[in-house]
Amino acid sequence: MGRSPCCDKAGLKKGPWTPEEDQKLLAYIEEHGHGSWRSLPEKAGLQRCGKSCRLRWTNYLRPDIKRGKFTVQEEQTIIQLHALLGNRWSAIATHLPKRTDNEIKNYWNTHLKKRLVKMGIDPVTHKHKNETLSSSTGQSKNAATLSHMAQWESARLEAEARLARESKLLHLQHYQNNNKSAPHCFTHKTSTNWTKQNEGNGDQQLESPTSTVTFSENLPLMIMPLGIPTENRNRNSRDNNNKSSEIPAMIEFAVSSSTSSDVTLVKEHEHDWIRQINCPTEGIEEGFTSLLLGDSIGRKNETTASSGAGAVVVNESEYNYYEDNKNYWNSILNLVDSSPSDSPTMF
DNA sequence: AAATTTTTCAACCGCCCGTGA
DNA sequence: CTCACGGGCGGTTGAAAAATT
Repeated sequence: MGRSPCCDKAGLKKGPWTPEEDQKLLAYIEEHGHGSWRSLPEKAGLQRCGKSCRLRWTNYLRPDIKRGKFTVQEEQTIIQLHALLGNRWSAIATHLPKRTDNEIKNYWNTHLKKRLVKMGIDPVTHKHKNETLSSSTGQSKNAATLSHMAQWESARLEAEARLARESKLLHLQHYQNNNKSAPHCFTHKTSTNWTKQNEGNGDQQLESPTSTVTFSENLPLMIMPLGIPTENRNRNSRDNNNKSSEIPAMIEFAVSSSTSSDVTLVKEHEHDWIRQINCPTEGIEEGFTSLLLGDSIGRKNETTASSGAGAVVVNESEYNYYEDNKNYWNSILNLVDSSPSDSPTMF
């Protein structure tokens, strides 16, 4: 079916916004809320399409936006979440509340991606170049284990993100019930995706990442990197967010996993490992920072990244794939464990 | 100081999904 | 069930700014 363009292009302005236009948009939304974006430009006296207005608002004019340089902490968060979620910028943005997905995407493309490449890490898979050399050894199984865990943590992470957004939605409904207009921060991006997630049997339905688990004869368990687009992966986060039909597949996998000796082994290992990373460990972040954020000194000397979850060897002459990867995912999962909201336990 | 190249990032584009008529 | 609409998302573009020659 053909789709009409979002706006009649004739006579509509494009390109950079002027301060006057910003002022008009701001004033209108402050007084009326954005309502229907399609009809907003006319009401607000703007020669723009609704989409353009929405973009300007969500990426620039919203009052709850933090601008300026990204902190090291934010950089870490982005890298770690990208390793888990891939290019799902909106999902990543839910963990950086004052940053927009567009800003994060730009920052990734212009700064972080290059930095990883420089360090010999594939920004898509978050794996070191050397990894492919060890693919036929037992190390790949360990890597798969870690990736498998990352997969599960990804599901948990998304559930957290959704809970956070649902919470915002509740705020919004609260305002609407009281015939108040909601603050601006509640009027964007939260309005459509979450409303029906908990319908039906009343169970909390968890967002699931598209399962990319595949089996091969040689490897009992192989996880395809989240960052790599495949036919099985949907195009964007919405696809993952909203297709609850994918969740049973995930659960099914979990159930069948428990009956498979190979995977049971994996899961036992996994629990041990998770217990290990749940212990308070100092220095993981520091280790991660030196590993990923360009601390060249950290790569020259053997560095103990953490006292508990395994030291990472970053000696250039003796690169240890397994330990390095373990620390990498350790750091990612550590981030998830320390995420601000009280998350539902998946295991 | 001027010209050229590179980087940054705001904005656009096209696609997709949910919703409701 | 079909279709149109509204809106969200990720990829891409291109003008402006910064860096380099």
